[in-house]
Amino acid sequence: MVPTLKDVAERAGVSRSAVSRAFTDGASVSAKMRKRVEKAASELGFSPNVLASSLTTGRTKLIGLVSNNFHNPIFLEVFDLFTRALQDQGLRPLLVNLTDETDPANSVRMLRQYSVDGVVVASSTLPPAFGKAFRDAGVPVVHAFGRVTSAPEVHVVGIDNIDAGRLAAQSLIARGYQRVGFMGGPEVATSTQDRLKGFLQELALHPQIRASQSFARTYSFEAGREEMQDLLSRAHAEAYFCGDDVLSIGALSAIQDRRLSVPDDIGIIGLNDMEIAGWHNINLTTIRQPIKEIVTSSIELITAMLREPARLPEARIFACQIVERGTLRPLPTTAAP
Amino acid sequence: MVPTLKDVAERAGVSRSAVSRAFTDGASVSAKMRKRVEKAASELGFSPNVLASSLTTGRTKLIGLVSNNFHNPIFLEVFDLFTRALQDQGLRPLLVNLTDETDPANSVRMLRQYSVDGVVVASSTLPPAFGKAFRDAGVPVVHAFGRVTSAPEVHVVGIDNIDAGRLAAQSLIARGYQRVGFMGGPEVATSTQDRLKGFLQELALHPQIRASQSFARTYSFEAGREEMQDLLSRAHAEAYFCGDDVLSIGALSAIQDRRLSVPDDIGIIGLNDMEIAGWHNINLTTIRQPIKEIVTSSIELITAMLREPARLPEARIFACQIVERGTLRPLPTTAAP
DNA sequence: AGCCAATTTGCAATCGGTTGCAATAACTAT
DNA sequence: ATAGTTATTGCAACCGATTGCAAATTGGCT
Repeated sequence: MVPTLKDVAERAGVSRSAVSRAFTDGASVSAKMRKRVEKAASELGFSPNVLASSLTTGRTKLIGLVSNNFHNPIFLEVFDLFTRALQDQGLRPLLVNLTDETDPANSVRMLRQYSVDGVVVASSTLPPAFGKAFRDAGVPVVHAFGRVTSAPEVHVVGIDNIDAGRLAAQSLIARGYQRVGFMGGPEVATSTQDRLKGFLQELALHPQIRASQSFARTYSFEAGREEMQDLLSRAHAEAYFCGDDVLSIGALSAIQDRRLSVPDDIGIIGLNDMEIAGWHNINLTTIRQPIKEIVTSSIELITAMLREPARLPEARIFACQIVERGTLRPLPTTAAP
Repeated sequence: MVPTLKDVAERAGVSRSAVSRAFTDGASVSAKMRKRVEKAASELGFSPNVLASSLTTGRTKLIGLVSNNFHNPIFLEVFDLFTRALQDQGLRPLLVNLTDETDPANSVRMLRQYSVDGVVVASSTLPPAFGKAFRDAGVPVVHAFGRVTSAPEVHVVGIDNIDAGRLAAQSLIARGYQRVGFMGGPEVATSTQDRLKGFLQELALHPQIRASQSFARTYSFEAGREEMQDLLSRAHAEAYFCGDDVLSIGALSAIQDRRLSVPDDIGIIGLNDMEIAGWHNINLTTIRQPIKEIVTSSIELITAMLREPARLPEARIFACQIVERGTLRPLPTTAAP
């Protein structure tokens, strides 16, 4: 049905090797030959089968895009960016949904069956064991949105969560909140721990400020809402740093239900800056995670690994930035003289 | 590096065919042989290379998942469902992002290079030319969320948009709104046209009700917001059927800005029922598109096509259902006797 | 034990390409 | 012209699997 290299060779009256070479750039072919082959090829509508060639070249141009975050809207943006960036490099993403997968071995087998050239793990919650398993299987890996440490076992690109926690605390303090709270995601997640750590570190410099902490079940609207309902039924803080934007919006909904006003009665700052956070009826003040840069950088690393497989793991850390919107009261204006 | 069939054969002291057969079920192998091969294979950590076998079998188990909707949160849910459903069938999604792609030929070439077994187009806005191009290239296609017609050119599964428009109009009328509006997505989209058609059909049965119509630039929050701002600055209707949930939420934000109350001053009904629509601080009344069923059905069709490539194109239409929340006033209770 | 049929196994060709090597063609310089 | 290079081309083996066919094994039955 579909034309093969052999068909082209016959039609052009040349050897199969010639055709193959005409399609690989940098190969030894005369201009005349290339023209001739291209003519035959286009008449037949031929384009070489990447998978067949992968057998000899060892390159499939397939990149496993593995994630388990299919409920956080920011990941739609992430997938959009990743797929486009990969396509621009002539690579194709093989999407792997690891929701409820616990055994890295399964995923490794799966990806090896398709002999992907590399894997990018795009997840903030997938255990590092997955990344390591891929690496041990000899597959280049980069973990985007992973936990950055000073001695990474695989390439990691993301933000410094400790720093983000610190930034959140600073923002709250600068706006004059006296009792602040940390409402994190699941307590077991290292990202949660790191953010808490930074948050508390900063607060330690301001002993007059009271801090509290709590954790939502999951990174979801409902969990954020319930956690905030719980907090509101007890003595609550004046402002909260929430685990992420989704959690924040859940918290906001609980606050609105109580007829409390934001940011006057309670302030909220989120993390991620997903598109929805900017919607006017949400208008969430949040810490922006530079996803575009993280994606670009991840792709850079993965392509670098393709060229140079022995490259040592590296951590790339991006700074976060606070995005002022309406859920935190404004910075006090410095008094005029 | 990675063990091949040959390695296993040598270690087990059998022929390569024997190993191959041990891994394909239904093949002629004795239990003893299979045991022996499996032992060697597991010692070596071998698993067969799907891509290599695809050369002879003609099956890659790769399904192109093509879409251009990377900004509508409902598609994250769609991708989640599709990837899981495909995985359950032993198939792998090759994600193709067709944002800003206009030439079907490119996509066809791309997918042929990877010799995908089939393609599922998951998009409500991709022109039918793409689906047809894949079909003409001999690749099984199903267009999920496509336009269903009585004489489909490729398999289509989705909702009946005319029906949805009718349902929206009925809901509005049943709730006693006298002046209703259709605030559609881009006017050129056939889905928009169909929904409008159904909407007007129903209204034609109620001549006492006044209807107006307008269209947003795109299916986006901002477009919905701007369109509604525009409408509000003129004489506006009492209730609107918006093109989709995102547009609806944009419209809601414009309404809130004007300090008008929903649903007392203005009612809104959306379409899709994405997760966010149910968030308490959005609480959007909407028409639910049964995405789970659409996905399941699409997968069913694509696997059916793999078994029986000549199968005639079929349209599968799912009924929509209205999800009562807070942006439309309640149905009048029938008066007690 | 002997014969025939049914299973099981291995050989070798094949899928659609790539690539090292040797043969040929095209230049270059004398 | 001619020898010496250099650039092109084709042959044939190979990548990692599958599969038709024939050979070998097994088993059943007399």
